[in-house]
Amino acid sequence: MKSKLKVARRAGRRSARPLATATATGHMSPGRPRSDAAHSAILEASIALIRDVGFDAVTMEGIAARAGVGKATIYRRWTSRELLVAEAIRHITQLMPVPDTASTTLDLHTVMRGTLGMYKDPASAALLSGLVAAMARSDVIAEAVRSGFVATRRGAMRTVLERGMARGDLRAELDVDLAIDMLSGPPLVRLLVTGAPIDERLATSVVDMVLRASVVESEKVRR
Amino acid sequence: MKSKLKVARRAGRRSARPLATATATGHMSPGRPRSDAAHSAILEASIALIRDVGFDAVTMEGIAARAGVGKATIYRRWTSRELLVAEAIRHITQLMPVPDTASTTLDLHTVMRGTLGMYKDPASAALLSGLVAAMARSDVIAEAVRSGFVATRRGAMRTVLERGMARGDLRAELDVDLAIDMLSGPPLVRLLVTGAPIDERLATSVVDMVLRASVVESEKVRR
DNA sequence: GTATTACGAGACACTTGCGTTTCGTAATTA
DNA sequence: TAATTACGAAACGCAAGTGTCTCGTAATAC
Repeated sequence: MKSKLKVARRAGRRSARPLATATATGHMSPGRPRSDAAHSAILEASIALIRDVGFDAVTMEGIAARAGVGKATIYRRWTSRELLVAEAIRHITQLMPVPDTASTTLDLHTVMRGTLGMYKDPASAALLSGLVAAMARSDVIAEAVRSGFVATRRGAMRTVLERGMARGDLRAELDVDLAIDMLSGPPLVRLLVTGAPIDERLATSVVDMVLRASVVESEKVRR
Repeated sequence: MKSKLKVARRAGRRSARPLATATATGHMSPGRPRSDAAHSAILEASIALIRDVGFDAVTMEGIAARAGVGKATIYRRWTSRELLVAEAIRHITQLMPVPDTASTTLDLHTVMRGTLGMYKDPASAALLSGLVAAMARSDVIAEAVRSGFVATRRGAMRTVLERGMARGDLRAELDVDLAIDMLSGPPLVRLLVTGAPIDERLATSVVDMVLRASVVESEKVRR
């Protein structure tokens, strides 16, 4: 893993497009430009360490070693571990596709299965609980996780639920935020508290419960 | 706080009933018996520190200082921070009253309000998130929290739900564990992830949602 | 009283991570 | 080519916590 990153960094460096030395006026400062390969390696090493040893055991020395860079290279870019980790989190946040079929039920199942897929993967699950721990310790990190990771996933659920309401599948008075909490709560409880299995069956039954509580009364007979 | 513990310890010591020196045969070992006041002070200091600085920042030196004892007194009793904290958690776990009115709805509201009362108190909330972080780091601690804290609260919910099912208020096929997850999930999501308010309204609407999904169909009209 | 164990306090050597600095080297501008 | 900046590696002094040990004192059994 460490060597893989190193290879990527070295390969990237040859075609590295300097960013940090570009000034506002467009011309370049003299001197060797900062390596964006090193930049990425540091961010990725941070994430890998949160996953492997937990946020509190992540040290600047550990990140440097894992990324294959000197500590000075890190301190040149970030003044604190907090800011570094916050950027690392933004770095891995990716967009989530929002399913759009004719069926609210199917859409919900799809978005739920996608989220639970992450919970089921041990590496991702470890990262998740590491992030939760980090959020409790730092407002900056909490904000980064909320505006990235969390917003993406909750946004997908929100879209599906609101579409269902517009369609008339779900009650007009449904509290969407609460519904999202009820969809995402049980997996979180199992991941962090009870250790109960997080599987396909959970996805199905959680969606089932939420739908049961959310459909308009007249639709209830279709169940 | 520190001084308060100290007073309690000193007062307790005068009438201390030695425990640790009592052997299996009933007679006492010679020498000064271990102070159970110091024992309690150490356990309580551990909990206070988890609450105040988070599990990972809890040190043996910090515990000793806060409890007003020497480090040797701690190491004489526990071989690791993990075991100490696990016992501290068992030490604070208390029984939870299970409401028993004629109404399943009211019982659920009561048990839910009791749980959320803890989430609302900043000190308790900090302790909760500290415990969650500790669980992720140590299996021994996870087991202690699950068999104490968690079992107590989930047990109360289970009793209420199963009584509701026996009464015919709730569907016979209701997945009780899932229902408990859905009751306890949203507060946990808000505490650890979104930071959204945890208030009376949440207790009401969560119970409302779960009941909506759990009542037998014929009862639905009574809503 | 004597022997024995625990007590709080703190010294101890050891380890780990901090953030800085100093190497020799590499990459870029002018 | 000369000037400048970044690079990885490693050493630096510093701070904090580890677990052990040694004080002088306190509390118990015999």
